[in-house]
Amino acid sequence: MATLSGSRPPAKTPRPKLRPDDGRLVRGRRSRARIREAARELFAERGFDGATLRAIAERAGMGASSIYRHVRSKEELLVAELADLQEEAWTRFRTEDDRSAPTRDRIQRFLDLQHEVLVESPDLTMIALRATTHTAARVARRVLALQDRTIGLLAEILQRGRMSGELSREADLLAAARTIFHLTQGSRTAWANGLQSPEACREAIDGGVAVLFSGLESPTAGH
Amino acid sequence: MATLSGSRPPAKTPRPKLRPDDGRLVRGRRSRARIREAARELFAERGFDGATLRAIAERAGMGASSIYRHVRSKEELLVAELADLQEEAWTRFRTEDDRSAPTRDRIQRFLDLQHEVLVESPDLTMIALRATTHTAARVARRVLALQDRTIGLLAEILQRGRMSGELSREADLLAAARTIFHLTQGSRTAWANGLQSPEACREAIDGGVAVLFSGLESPTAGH
DNA sequence: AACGGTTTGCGATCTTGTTCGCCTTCATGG
DNA sequence: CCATGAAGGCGAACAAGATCGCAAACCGTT
Repeated sequence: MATLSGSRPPAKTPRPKLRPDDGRLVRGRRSRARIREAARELFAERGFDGATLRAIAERAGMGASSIYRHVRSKEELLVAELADLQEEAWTRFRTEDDRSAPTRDRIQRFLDLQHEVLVESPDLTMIALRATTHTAARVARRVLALQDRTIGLLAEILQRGRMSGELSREADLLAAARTIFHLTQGSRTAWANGLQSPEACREAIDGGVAVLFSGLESPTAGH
Repeated sequence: MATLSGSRPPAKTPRPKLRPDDGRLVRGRRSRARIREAARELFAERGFDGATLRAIAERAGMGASSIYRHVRSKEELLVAELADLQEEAWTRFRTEDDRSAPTRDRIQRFLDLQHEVLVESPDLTMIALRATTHTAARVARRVLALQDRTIGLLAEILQRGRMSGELSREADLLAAARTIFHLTQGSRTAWANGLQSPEACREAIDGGVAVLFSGLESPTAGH
């Protein structure tokens, strides 16, 4: 269920025996929850850039600087959000996925779910993308990890298609998965900038996937 | 040669006859040039985020606020930079392009040039990408326009490939061009975050393009 | 030469994410 | 039962992009 900040494995380096949660940290956990709730609400109401940290803090019932006891940056709040949504989309896909269906359909379904989830808040996609442009930041790595996970799932689907003989044996499936993912990401950018309706965005993605499946080269041209 | 801010066509709407450049604006033009030079230098020295507006202003010999007489945001300075580089890459391509060469090679060459130009400053790609996440900003539109231009050029190349019979007649070439472009953009993000060498990035792009050309579907499977 | 309008420049100020130093709370251990 | 030390909180302050109102420079016109 992906905890907020870095998870805390019991041992890693000669850590001097981290004190177990003795109940004193309950207050802190509650604060974190309040912060996340306030952030989610305000992001929805005013968008990421419109949601001031001071406003979030106020709604969470604390001073602005206190937030930084629980979160290392404003973006981290949103990335936590995104991670949750992704998780939701993935589990939904896994539960209703028919592994024997045609690969094309499975990919389609995966992208549909992804789209459905992300289309509700342009901010999420956009700010996550923005986060990857702060090359020094921790959040950038986190977002890229999420992307890799998505790409991995796509590759998995394609892999099965190869095994069933639907897909060519020579094709580089990882490259294909990456291509599909980046295509979705890029198409959504145009949509989030108000240049496209969500449907047009979806169609752009589908178009790209279609070409990728059937290939550009003329079947007659003998390579 | 793409002027800095919005170009000034002599007439567009019932503009009350904009006074012609009477030489009074020379000072301004010189200032603009100084700003752009200072910005270019400082971006190269310290990167986009490291280059303070106040520092740029100082090097350009003026106060920080004065910059905003010539530029509407810091990002605009960088986008101007990017536009110039793109223009350079494109003209270089056009001059040395052999329109009768195999489509695959022409695409390859185009991407090579693009890569060569962009690989020198990770900042350019990154900040341009970041700009597209500020959905209200003018620069976002500008960057998206540049992207469209690139996609258009790719589509043009593909178009010729179809006419010569190399490429399938049914394939959606615009979708393909978009896919290629977004693939490059996405791959470069990983590189700019230090997760990949420039070569690995280039290979990732090539891999994606290869799959796109040959297609995923097994040739035996009869659609 | 005086006027009017426009471009350019400047310092003060605002905004907002983030850091800093200090204080309070509180379970633990001597 | 008090010292310890970590977790949480706070207001002040900082950094940097951006805005504002006012002043100077400048040009064509009267």
